[in-house]
Amino acid sequence: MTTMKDIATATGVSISTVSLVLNGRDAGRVNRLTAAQVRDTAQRLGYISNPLARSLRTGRTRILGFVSEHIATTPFAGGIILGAQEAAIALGYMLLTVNADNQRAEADSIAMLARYGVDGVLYAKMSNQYTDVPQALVDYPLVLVDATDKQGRFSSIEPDEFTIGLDATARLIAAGCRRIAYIGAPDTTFAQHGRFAGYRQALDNGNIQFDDRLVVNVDDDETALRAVSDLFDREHPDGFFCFNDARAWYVYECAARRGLIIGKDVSVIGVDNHQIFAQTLIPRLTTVELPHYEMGYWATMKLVSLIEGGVPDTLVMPQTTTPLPPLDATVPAQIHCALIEKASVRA
Amino acid sequence: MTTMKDIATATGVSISTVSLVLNGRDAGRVNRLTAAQVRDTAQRLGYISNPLARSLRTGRTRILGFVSEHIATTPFAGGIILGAQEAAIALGYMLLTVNADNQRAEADSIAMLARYGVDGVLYAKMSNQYTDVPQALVDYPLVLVDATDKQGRFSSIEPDEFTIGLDATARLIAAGCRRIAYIGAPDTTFAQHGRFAGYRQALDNGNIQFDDRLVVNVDDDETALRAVSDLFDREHPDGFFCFNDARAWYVYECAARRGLIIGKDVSVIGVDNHQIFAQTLIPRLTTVELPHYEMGYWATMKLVSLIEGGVPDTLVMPQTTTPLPPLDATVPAQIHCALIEKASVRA
DNA sequence: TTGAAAGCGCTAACAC
DNA sequence: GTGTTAGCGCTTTCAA
Repeated sequence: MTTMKDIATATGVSISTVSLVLNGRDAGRVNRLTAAQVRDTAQRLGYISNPLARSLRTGRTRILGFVSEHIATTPFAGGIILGAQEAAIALGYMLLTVNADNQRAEADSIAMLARYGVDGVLYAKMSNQYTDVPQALVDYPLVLVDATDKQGRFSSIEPDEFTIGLDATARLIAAGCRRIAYIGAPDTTFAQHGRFAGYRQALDNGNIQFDDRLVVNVDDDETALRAVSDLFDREHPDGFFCFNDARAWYVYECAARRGLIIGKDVSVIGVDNHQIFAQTLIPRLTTVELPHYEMGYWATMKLVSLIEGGVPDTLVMPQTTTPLPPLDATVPAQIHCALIEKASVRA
Repeated sequence: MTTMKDIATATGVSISTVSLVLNGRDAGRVNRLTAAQVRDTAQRLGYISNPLARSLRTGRTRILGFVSEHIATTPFAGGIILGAQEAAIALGYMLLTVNADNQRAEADSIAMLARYGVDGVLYAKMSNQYTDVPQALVDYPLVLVDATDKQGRFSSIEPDEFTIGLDATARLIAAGCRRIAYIGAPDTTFAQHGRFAGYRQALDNGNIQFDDRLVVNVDDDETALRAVSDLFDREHPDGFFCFNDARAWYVYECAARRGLIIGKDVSVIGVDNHQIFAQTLIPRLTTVELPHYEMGYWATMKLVSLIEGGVPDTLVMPQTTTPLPPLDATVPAQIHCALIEKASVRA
């Protein structure tokens, strides 16, 4: 393993000079030629810096903790991690992903982060909800991902639930639907409020009278299928906005049993919470993909800017979503979902 | 932050003594009383060891790299990570999960692992397949997860594909099925061979004549639905073994369109590769859950034993799978899938 | 049974 | 412009 010492002796300069050069702090302090030579031998010797040694000295580790329940058991957390990881790497940080499935795991994980001296923490939930940040984390720079701080102390990056409902419903209207059902979740579900409000707003915008007989808010269990089935036969909707993929599934099944083709006889838009539809290649459902990758990316940039006081503007979030295809009830598509940032009260 | 120095001064001993005690290397070298005092102050001062400093000194980091494509974009990788993480923590290691979605990401990730000086590497694939281990990794202690080393140089932990096919088919037979279809994948798919062989063996065992008209090996695209549909109408199978969840979906859809109830009119067992069925609460499919958690756990123990030369026997893999419920065509269930370990040739 | 001292690779204050 | 020096927190000889 090549160290700065090796480079120093090989080049015939001191270690400090090497350190200065290799950290890019040589502007006007080190001779241009010397600097070039140092960089040259570093290259030649295949030097890679030792972040442990640096951290020991500086007290900063350039490691970010990623704390998440269901980190691993649910698929969609993955997109967040991926985005966070890529942003972290782009900014010269590492991501230490730890599990917080339960109280004990969370405590263990947080202890681990403390041992490794992370510079900041991303705290992610498996779906947007009011969240209590563990006491052991409140002293770290911290950003919530897909969650809202109950006490408003920390910033968070979340999907724009209202816009999700608005866009999806508007799209159904634009596709010619007039009797649009809302298959929602219980009121205790955080995202339900925003999405439902968006749904109603879109109806208003489209001059369609809201009809509460077209709304069912179902739990994710056996009763759901019956409720959706009843709605089907009672109201004969021509379009469905589904709170998530599990609910879209019920619509899918009901339609199949009635010989109806989705995307032809009825239009269905579901929020693809678990990315199930994206993975099974069901070709007929229109889905709203939650911008997990972008959430992770943005949250990480936010966190690093908290830590360092600003990140370079040159770092823009890569576009991973495709532009909207033309509107047509028979054409499935993915809808890009917007993000919002809630600033922390104390920020 | 409390350091060993703090403890030393507070107790009135030297740092070396503190180090000895706190690392449990004080048997017969340090006075029992002194040792107790040291432990006491450590406790009182809330000492947590600094792994960075230790690593700098020892040259070993107790960090394991977890390299995976689709680390984040597919759900089922999650189970592996979770298992690996818990095993790692139990053994006093950290897991550094990095992404290898593409060549560039993989190269970057591996460079990252090198910088952080990982003690070993887990190399995981998104589904069992012949795999080339990147040249940059061959010098690390390394274990493959859900993958087979093309050159037989490394050990691997994989699902027992043959047993999956055998058990699932045997179960269908035990449930009374006689015309059992095999909805498989193209021959290029690694797991296809073992599962198909298991299917045939189970038929043999049950004295059922193999009939190749009951077999379709489909790609995961639009043609698949038609192929399954044809099979349905042509052969009228009473049972289905599906290579994975995507294929089970096609059967599910075909059945729905024919008014057939799964678990009543036809029996379907699918390998729940993407854990889709586990998550959508479809109540009627029997699934074979791939033991992702166990794979991750076992692979990590294997890796650590490679690094350290043996792990304590006391560390057993936690049981996460439920025992088999009684056989009955109308009762959905999960089947526990066995693991196998392929020893490396050079081991 | 204990302590002094060297050093892992690096940074940063300060001298020259 | 460049080098000297003192550590970051820890482990590990070696001497006492």
